[in-house]
Amino acid sequence: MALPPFGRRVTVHDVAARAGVSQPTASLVLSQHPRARVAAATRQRVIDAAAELGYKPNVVARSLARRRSFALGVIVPDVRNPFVADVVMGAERVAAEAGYAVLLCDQSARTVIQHLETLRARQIDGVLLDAIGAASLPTDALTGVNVVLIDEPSERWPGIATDAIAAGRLAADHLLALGHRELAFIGPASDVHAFRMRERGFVMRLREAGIQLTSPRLRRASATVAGGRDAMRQLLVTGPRPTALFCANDLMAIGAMKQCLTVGLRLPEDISLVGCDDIELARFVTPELSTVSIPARELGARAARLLVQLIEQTPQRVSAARLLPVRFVARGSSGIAPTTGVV
Amino acid sequence: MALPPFGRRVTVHDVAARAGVSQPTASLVLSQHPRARVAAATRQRVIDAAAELGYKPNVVARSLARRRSFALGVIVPDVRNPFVADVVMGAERVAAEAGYAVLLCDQSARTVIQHLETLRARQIDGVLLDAIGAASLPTDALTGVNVVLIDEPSERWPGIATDAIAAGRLAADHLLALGHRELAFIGPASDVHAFRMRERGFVMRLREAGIQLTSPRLRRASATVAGGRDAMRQLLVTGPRPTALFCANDLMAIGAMKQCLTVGLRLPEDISLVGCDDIELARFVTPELSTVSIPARELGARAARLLVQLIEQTPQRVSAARLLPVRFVARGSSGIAPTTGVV
DNA sequence: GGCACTTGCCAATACGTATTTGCAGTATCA
DNA sequence: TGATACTGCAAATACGTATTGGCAAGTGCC
Repeated sequence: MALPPFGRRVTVHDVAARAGVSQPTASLVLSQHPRARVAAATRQRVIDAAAELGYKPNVVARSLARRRSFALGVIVPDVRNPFVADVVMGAERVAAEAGYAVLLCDQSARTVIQHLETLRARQIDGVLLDAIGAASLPTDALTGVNVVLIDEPSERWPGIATDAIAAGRLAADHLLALGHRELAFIGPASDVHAFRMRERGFVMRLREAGIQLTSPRLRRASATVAGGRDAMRQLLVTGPRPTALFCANDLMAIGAMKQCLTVGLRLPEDISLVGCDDIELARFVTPELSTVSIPARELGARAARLLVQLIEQTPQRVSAARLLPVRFVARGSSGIAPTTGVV
Repeated sequence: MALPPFGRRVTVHDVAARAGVSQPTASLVLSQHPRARVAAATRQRVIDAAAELGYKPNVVARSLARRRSFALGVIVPDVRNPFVADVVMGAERVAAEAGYAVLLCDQSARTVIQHLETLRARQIDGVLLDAIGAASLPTDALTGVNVVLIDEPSERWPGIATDAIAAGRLAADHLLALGHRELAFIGPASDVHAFRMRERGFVMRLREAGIQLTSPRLRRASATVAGGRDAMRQLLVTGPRPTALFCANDLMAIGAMKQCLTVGLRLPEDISLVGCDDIELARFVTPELSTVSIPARELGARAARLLVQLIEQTPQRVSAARLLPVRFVARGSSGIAPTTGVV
């Protein structure tokens, strides 16, 4: 019973000594090389010794030797956005399942480039980039790194995205079907693909219906509740009020809703509102928010799974679908267009 | 110009070679030991060489040699809770500032014990444990680890907490001042200290006012919006309806509010509602949520700062305060008690 | 000019695991 | 029975950085 000194962690050397083999042999057994040529009896002795000593491999040493860290970086614009948090959560579950740790990188803490530098210094195995504008994609900083883009389709890097065009079209379909003709859109100023496409799908569908969205009815603000409120405030004081509004995400929609209620507009009688994402809270505001449901957790999970496949060179099996479908959820914030002026 | 082969990262050896010194000397200069005895000229040569080659230290190798990883684990119950996300964000900023990476560990992905195991295997320098019940504190798994508890005061481990008793008392003060006598509380079933103390402060203050909270008016559910809604539904069907309600966090309060509005109660005329946390959304529901403001980001930031101090053995300077103050924010969800039955 | 002392650097080693190579010993076959 | 192939293991080395100990050269002192 040659237990290692108290307080020191058990290493392969300890295991090897106890099993009466050399360190490399112990390492061979414990690193699970299935093709390793080790006699069954020896293998068992090593395994037993490891179990008795409670051996846990030192991941840092392993990382150095293998030149990989078994960790993924997840770079997000803002964890405080519930949609983003959901993506992160989906990714973390899959990562943990596959034996990877998750390094959280919020863009509020550092720039993307800075995050990538520190991740690289840590021998990160791969990076998940969520909702980063194509223009701010640091091409150089990404060379030689396994990357999966979330919601930012690209020729150059693999990714998982949601059908953002469809999201915009669905919102438009819904509002058109309710008879709305005076429409508006609120979205962030960023060049994040998903947001741009939601807008494009919306605008396209309206154009098909013969409706042109003029610039005062296309407003930009930060992708937060406060941003939505501010944009709505602007919208309400410039020109004739639209009867329906589509917001690029639910947070903005909730902000816009708040502003409407504050100035005494009734939803959906005076104005209809549609969001996008279907965060949990969409069902808990009053009126409940009509929105386009985006599978956030699934998005994160798929992206992580794809990244792990890239890292481990696993032949791609099932998850060929790189464009997740979205669906419309009608709730109380949208209704039939007011007939004012028509009657 | 002896540049290292393409594709290989620049190491200290390369820098040393270029500067014409030995590897240890280069290492001595680059690891920033200020007391290192190196001639100024030599030091400069090394620094220049490093700059010219674009040397970035390999954190993994450094971690192995120094037996620390320059990374912090942050274990949270659920990132999707906006309050938690805010704590995480505060912690990440400070960590990044101090040169530490953040390993995000959500309890939905693995148990606390499992997370601690993998963190330990990664030679983590310290762990932030957020809102973990004292009972589920894995004493053994924490030995030999730098730990800072968030919102869970303990004799045994350092921590940063918010004044949860005060939070409960402030909510009670407010509702009592408005004339309410029929009160209720909704909180999670967990034994998380902050939640228990919010309840205790509330109950204590009511008792001082001669009001006893009976068990049907003390309801438990999960600490989510859906939980708040369900608890409220129960509350409304059992016994006479209270005129005011305090919820252990804003999410539950928003859920409760939703349920009230759904069954046609008016806020604050029929029932007053007070939450706790002051998440951003509290100002965007209708009516706006009266709540106790808890400095979430500050909480995370302080905790991270304390943890870094523990790790680096920095003499504790400023941040002696381990109990952050809270303050009440009156908004539209609470109002004067209805006079029904008194008149 | 010899002594003690300091300065500036390098050689050697450590951190814990993985991988490559090579050497015995045994089995296989002619 | 000798050559050949194979099996099972250990010796040596690598990964990139940090640290310790020691040696030479330089400084100050009497």
